[in-house]
Amino acid sequence: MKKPSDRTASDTVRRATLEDVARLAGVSKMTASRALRGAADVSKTSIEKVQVAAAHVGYVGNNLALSLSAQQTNLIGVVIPSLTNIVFAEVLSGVADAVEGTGRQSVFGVTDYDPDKEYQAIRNMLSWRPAGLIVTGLDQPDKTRRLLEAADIPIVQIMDLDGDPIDAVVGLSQTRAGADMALALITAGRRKIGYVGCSLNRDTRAYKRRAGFVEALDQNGLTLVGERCSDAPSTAQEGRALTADLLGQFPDLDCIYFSNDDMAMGGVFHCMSAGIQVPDSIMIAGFNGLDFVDSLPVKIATSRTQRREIGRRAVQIINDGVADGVQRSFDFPPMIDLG
Amino acid sequence: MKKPSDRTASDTVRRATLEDVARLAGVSKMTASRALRGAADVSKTSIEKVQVAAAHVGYVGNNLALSLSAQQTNLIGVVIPSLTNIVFAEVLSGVADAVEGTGRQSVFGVTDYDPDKEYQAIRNMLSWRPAGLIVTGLDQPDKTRRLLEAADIPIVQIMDLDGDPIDAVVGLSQTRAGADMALALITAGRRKIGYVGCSLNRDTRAYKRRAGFVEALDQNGLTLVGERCSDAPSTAQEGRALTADLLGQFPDLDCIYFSNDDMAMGGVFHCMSAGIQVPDSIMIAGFNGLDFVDSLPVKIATSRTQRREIGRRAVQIINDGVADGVQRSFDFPPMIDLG
DNA sequence: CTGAAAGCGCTAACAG
DNA sequence: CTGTTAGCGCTTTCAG
Repeated sequence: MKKPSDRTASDTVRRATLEDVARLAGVSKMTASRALRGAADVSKTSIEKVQVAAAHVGYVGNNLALSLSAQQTNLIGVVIPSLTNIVFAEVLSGVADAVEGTGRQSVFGVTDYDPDKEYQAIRNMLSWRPAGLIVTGLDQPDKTRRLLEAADIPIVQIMDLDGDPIDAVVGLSQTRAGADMALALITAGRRKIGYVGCSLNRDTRAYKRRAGFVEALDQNGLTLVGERCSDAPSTAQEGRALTADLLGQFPDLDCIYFSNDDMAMGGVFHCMSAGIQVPDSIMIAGFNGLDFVDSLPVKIATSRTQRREIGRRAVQIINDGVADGVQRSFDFPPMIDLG
Repeated sequence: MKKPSDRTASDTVRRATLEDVARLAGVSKMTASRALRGAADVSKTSIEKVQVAAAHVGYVGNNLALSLSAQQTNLIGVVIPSLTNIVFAEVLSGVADAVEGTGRQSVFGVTDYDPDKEYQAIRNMLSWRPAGLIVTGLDQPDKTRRLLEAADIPIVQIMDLDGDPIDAVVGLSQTRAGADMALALITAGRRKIGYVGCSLNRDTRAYKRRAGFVEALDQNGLTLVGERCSDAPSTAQEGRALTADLLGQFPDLDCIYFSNDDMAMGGVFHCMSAGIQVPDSIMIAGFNGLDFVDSLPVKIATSRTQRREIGRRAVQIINDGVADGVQRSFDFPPMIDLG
């Protein structure tokens, strides 16, 4: 174990501070600080000396001290329910895009669709004093909502539009998305329609899509012939199993609406294995418009959502600040593609 | 604009500090601090008063001040090349698992397989003084490597084992994984083997798998009959297109090794559309063992990697600290499944 | 059981 | 152009 007195310039026991750099360069902390930040009014010689010194000790600034001093951080917090759902990964990707080059940095928290974890995640984020927060959905419990309202930073709720926003919103009406798909399928001549979904009790957006879908059916004198739901995370596996089960009971369905594309993929695989023609004997409809949809050997319907764009716009809103009169609500309606 | 003097307890112009809470509770900052942290030796009355005050103003501690003061953070940095590749999302998922309940928090950075962005991401992370860093791969450029070596915190390199580690490593030999798959396919009787991959110039792990694969073929007197590679990100779409192209030139291939399962999925879809029997006339082999592989209507080969487990173990290593003599290298070899 | 003082590393504001 | 002072919000001493 090295003692402090053993330290040398290239030592790594303790990260070099600005003071170390300054001393080595033979200037004051302030001059070093200014030189490193490229401020005007610093002599060429000082800049040079400081840069050499900084490089020599491998100086990396301390953002904790910087942010504490500046009373603000460059952090943008993003709270999403899941990472294994590629949709949210793509939202993050859009966030990363938009953040690039702005000097801001994004920080993520995952909730697993658990309101308690969501509360904790948001609290954690807030304790780092981010410049803004992006959270998924509009249905936070009161406790969480109060926390967000008291935060005094821009809050952007994404992926949903049905509800009462805290501050800004970027997303789509999930209810309408479900309804629109129902209408499209009815228009395409389908009448014996089933539903397959996962974790509707936790995923309020999937729940809203189903609700919108069912209501639109109702308005057209139809009802769901049958449905299968489970609490498992949505995967192709689960979609396949539930589809097999549903079709076992209702073999004459001519259409199934799935809670998303992953589930729908499983449905497609079941049909292919069982020799059921898609879409001739049965139409498969998913949600999101994920990449693989276009390369499937059969055509399925889907609602193409603008996930990256939503992430990008959310960041923009935060970067633009809270100027009055600026639009705080953005609709990115999905485009329906029947395949 | 409110002036400071307008502030009330429930005001949100400026987040409440410990001092605000203390004043409201009629105790000193220290007593408030101790009460909030559940320290021993605080009177019941004080605890109560402080908690009420904290709740009243919606107090959220300031982690910047806390960490600066404590000279350490609860942060674990994770630097990955991509989020839209579900594999890394699953690694993060494992990280999140392992972090849960430890009081630590994970922070992610994404590099897009770009060494410059990787350097920046790591520097950014380091400026927050994390307790440890998890980075992907063993092939960082010298500059980045020096940065990591000087950081004086546990560094865990994940997903690869072929190379010279900086500190700790958790992963698998990509070269060996490729070789093992080659041997398995040869053993299964395949001889006319092709390859389809994406972004091998950036994804060094995919590159290593291909290299190991080719070398194993060579040792068995075989060579790749043909291959198709592109610089695009790996998707089912891309896999499908490249497969179509490759089979156009070499229709008599009896096997294709893909850079990963996503690409392989595209290959499967092409074969199904083109009426090519899988695996009878052609075997399809991917990598990772993603969920959907098991629900595909045809059987494909894959190497099942232990992604979550790798993420978990990486966190463990950091949490366990740098005790001497502790194992710093962990092999999680994938299991080959021929379908 | 409680409080006052000092300091974490940095920068804004003010002097030279 | 350069340096000094003060302070960001918290905790760790050290005294009561």
